[in-house]
Amino acid sequence: MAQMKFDLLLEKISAQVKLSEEEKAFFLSRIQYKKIKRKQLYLQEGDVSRAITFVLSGCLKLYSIDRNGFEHILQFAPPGWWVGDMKSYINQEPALLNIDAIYDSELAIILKPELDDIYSRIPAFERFFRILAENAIAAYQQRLINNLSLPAKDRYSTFCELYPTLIMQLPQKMIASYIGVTPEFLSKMLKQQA
Amino acid sequence: MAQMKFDLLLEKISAQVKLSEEEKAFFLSRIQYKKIKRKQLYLQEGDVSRAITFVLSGCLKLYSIDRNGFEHILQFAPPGWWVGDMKSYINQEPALLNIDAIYDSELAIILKPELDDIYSRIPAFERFFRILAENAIAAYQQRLINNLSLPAKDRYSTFCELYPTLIMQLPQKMIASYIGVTPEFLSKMLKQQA
DNA sequence: CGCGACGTTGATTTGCCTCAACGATTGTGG
DNA sequence: CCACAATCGTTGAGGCAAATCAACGTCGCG
Repeated sequence: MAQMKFDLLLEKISAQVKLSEEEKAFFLSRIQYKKIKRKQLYLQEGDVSRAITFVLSGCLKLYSIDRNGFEHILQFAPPGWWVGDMKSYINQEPALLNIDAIYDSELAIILKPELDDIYSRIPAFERFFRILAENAIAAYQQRLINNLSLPAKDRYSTFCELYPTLIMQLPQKMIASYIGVTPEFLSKMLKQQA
Repeated sequence: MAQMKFDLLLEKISAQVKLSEEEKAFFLSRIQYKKIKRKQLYLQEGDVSRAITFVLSGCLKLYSIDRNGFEHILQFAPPGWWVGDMKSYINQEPALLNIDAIYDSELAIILKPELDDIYSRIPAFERFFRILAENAIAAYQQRLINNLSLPAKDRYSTFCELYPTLIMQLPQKMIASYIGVTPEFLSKMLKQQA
């Protein structure tokens, strides 16, 4: 098959489970493609998250807004990553989280009914998403430990080691939001560090 | 079949997926039973987590120890809950987390090779653990949001609403460790609250 | 060109921690 | 069954990490 927009997605899946050509074709027939622009809101707090999303290009962020209007970033989603408000997706209830695009992005979208159908037809997908979910748990466990036990300076270092590419591309204020400090404080921290 | 020690486990699984009697029997033949005493260490940092664990009775805690020797509790596991250091389990690498028993406890244990075997024989288990993992992600997302956006007082209230039973049973210092404050500070907080 | 987003810097405040001391309770070995 | 140690919660004095508020320079973009 010719090079096409979903290649990255198929590659990620094939890295974990084997799919026949028919299975791939069936899967592709059930997913959607979408472009969104920088700063465009993709999931809004209060709406129901009807799909799970894979980032083909660009970058999204998953975040909550607290009662004072401040953003707290839960996850960045560069190409090759999945995003979603899990609670909203699983229970099909209003989301507490928001998703928007940091840069112009291309997405692969799988609606919940479609994915549930895919699960029953192709067991390999059940396995793939189990593995994906387990890895996500491992990442969240680690992140939580860092937040509970490390001071801001060390949380920043950890972020740099874990996502060296993102450091270069993201505005500082977003990194501050991710590691859980104010932009002002991060700025002061970096200054005296050097 | 007569009432037996794994009933709670089968009940939890059956709530999500349907299993035939043979499948149940096969599953039971692959799991282990273990009792551990209060304060007994079950998984030690540095060891490889070879199994996933279900709590039948009692209560475990999953925690890390920081460089100053302080505990940070990631999760409590009362009866009906699963625990594990996911990263260590998935990659079969040394654990960064510890698990021990808060009370005398009974456990159902599934070794990784056994579970991998179960997955290939009974697809329903693949589904069950996918669902379980997805729910865990939802919980971790919520927890992280709380830690990033709420002050200690509100994190405590949230904990009370989420785990009313645990509040009664657990020493205050463990709740402090879970919500991410010192025992002294929690004590003062509760005093002036009333 | 002018506006809005971003990073910076300084002064001040505060939420939470540290250290230390003290009762109350629990549990344990003699 | 008592004595002693260990664990836990409490309280107070003092300190620090990080937040808040405000002002300013710079840049990229419409």
